[in-house]
Amino acid sequence: MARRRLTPEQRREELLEAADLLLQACGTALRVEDITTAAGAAKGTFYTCFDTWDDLLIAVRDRRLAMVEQRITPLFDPTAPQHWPPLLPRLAQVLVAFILDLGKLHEVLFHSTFHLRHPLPPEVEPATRFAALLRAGQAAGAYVDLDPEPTGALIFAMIHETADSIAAGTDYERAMRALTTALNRLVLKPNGASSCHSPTQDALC
Amino acid sequence: MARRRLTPEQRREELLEAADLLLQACGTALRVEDITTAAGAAKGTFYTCFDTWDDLLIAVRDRRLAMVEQRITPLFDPTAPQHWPPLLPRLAQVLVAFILDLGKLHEVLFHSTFHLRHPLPPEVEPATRFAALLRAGQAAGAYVDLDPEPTGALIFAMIHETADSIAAGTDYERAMRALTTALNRLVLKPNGASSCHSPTQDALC
Amino acid sequence: MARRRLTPEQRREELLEAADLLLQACGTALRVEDITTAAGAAKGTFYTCFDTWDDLLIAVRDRRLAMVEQRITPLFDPTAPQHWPPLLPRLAQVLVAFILDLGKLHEVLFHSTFHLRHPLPPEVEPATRFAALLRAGQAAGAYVDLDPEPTGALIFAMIHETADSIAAGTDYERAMRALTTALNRLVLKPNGASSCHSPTQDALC
Amino acid sequence: MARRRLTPEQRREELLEAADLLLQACGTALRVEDITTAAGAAKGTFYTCFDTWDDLLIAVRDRRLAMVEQRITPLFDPTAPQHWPPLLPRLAQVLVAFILDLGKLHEVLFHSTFHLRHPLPPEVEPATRFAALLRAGQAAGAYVDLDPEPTGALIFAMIHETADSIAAGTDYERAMRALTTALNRLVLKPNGASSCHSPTQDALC
DNA sequence: AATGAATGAGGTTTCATTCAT
DNA sequence: TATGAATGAAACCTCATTCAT
Repeated sequence: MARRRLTPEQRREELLEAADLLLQACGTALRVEDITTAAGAAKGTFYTCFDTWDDLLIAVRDRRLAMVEQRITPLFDPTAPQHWPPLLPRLAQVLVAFILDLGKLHEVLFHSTFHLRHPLPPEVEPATRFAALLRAGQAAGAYVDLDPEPTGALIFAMIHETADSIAAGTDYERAMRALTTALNRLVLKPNGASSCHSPTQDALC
Repeated sequence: MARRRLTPEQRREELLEAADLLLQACGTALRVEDITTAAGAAKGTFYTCFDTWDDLLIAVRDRRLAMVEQRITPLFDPTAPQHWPPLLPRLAQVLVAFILDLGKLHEVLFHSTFHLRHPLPPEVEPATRFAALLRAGQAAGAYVDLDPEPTGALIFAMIHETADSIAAGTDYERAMRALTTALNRLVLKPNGASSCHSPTQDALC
Repeated sequence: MARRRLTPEQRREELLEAADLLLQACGTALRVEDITTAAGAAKGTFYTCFDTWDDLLIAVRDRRLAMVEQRITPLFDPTAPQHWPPLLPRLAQVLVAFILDLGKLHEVLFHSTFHLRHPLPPEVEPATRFAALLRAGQAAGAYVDLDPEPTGALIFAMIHETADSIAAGTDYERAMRALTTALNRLVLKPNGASSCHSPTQDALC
Repeated sequence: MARRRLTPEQRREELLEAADLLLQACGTALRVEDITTAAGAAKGTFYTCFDTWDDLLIAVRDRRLAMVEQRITPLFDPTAPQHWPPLLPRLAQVLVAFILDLGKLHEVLFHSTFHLRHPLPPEVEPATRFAALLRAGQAAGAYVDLDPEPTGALIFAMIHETADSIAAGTDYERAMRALTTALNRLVLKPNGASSCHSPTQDALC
């Protein structure tokens, strides 16, 4: 009725905002019309902005990833001077917080067939980035020698699992402590008892 | 038209067999009618054997789990005399093989909303079983002290991730080697370099 | 399983008994299998006794009609010495009681498309019988001259409606009083106020 | 394929028109798809106009009731100066014509379980309106004292029955004459023989 | 560019009836 | 005769996507 003329970018942004919010709350049950209604647009307008439902999900995902990117870029940046031991726990903390914040959007993006149809591009794929980080840490002599690519994937799998557990009811502190311990045992050299304690504490405060 | 009269068990088994096979090949796209057609039955027959589509998936999953069960039960059994170090890698090997063998059934059962609606019962949930195993290994003095429940979940997450990677194209040997190393570093005491090498070799041969 | 060999008549009777009971309680929602289960028979046995669902309903109806028949035959019998004024109210009483006793069977038999497919045979059709009664009453000089066939139908329509009203919550006494009054005004000659009072009282005690 | 874009009201009206026509001809056997096909619409379009099959029937019924409403409103109106004696027969005439005109739609709306699920709202329920009319006629001294509510129901029951009889083959004139006589005997005071004759004649011409 | 009515394939499920055993 | 597994047509409804306006 009241036709609001917006730039395509504005339109798209409004739909994305609505979709993000509603997906977070409703998950898989969400329909195209719910989004356009919430955004004050007509159903057909959806398809002037997105070719397909999956395209919307990709855009929503990109948007979320962009939001976390600024927080993790400095941590992942191999050119920056790194304090290696607490680095992984810190990244874990940030990523777990990111995942938990997704709410039901998490299952839509990462526990449905969508992410099989549309895997993350390598440059944002956490496994890849952890692999690069591992490599840098190894070069710096801070991490033990592990095959970077598969191990990077394992690291992120543990982080992801921890987020899922917490979302499913596991105590946050307990899960994070176990994760931190595991990450440290995996990559740090066992020089004295310190490696298993202080980083953990650092990471959690 | 040509009506075949079977016992409910036989019919159910034929439908399960067909469903298993087709799900393995087609994944999410499969419909009730595809299964009955493949099994030489009428559509309605499906509903004499299964109340609902999800019930079928549960039955298919149970069937697969039963097949792997005999192979992992002795390994998980905490009363049996265990050779602790190679135990986890061996379990990993079996479970990865199990997951890979699922084909597209894997995504249907474990990467879709189905498994959010119907999580595995705790007694077969790998995370729980790894927790028990960890506890036993710790009591035996073979494993380091780690919080069993969350760590059990992490262990299975790594195994699951490894299977996914391999299914996605990662080299099997490489992925398994990284997994074995990670598992060993996580649970074994770093007494000598042996712990990181020989078990790996054992597990992979 | 435990196959009970009965004569066809016994079988049929058991199914009828179960069907009657369950239809009274469940109405339209009842299914073939509910009946056979309740009668301790297999589903297919139903079709050795009745060709079709409608045939069952016909049999149930006949059975109910036979039960009421002995109570109304003497009242309808035009050869018996009749006390004309209270006759219609008395029949109304019996028929209303009969209908109310049907419970949900009533809607199945008389408020569904079944009774359009299978109208009552004329010899038990109340309209026809009321027509005969009217004729006899007129011959006896007790009833006014009314076209017997259509008026017989109207009389039963009022009785039926009264039963429906009571089933729907109208007060029994009030509904019956109005019905009795209407019947009397319809067929009796208005000789004195008596005709509207005493028969009513007779009928209701 | 050839898509016709109509306003919701137009589309709804076309579907209603088609449904009305087909229900009149086919009765209970009609399916959603028959209607949409006849109306040149797709199956799904049905559900943009009606939530449910029952909702369609309600709309069809309302439509038919609205058509008869203008003809009976003045007759039922208790504020209008009434010529009481011929009023009921005239209403009967109109209502019988209305019912007969329904064709098989009649059984769908009034002899099926639909009307048990969705009884008429009281303000259009004939029994209620006849009750009001009786009350007004009694206040005007034109009708005898009868309990208005149950008697109103009886009056409509007779009218309904008469329509059913005629639909089933009874001669129209004969049935209507009997009905008129019955209505008059029921509500009019027996002052002279006139009450039973002239109104009848009036009503039928 | 925006609208929202229209599409139509697809989904699950029910149950009177049939028929091989 | 009795069984109960099997049939399969039909029902209702959803919703991503299209397209006339």
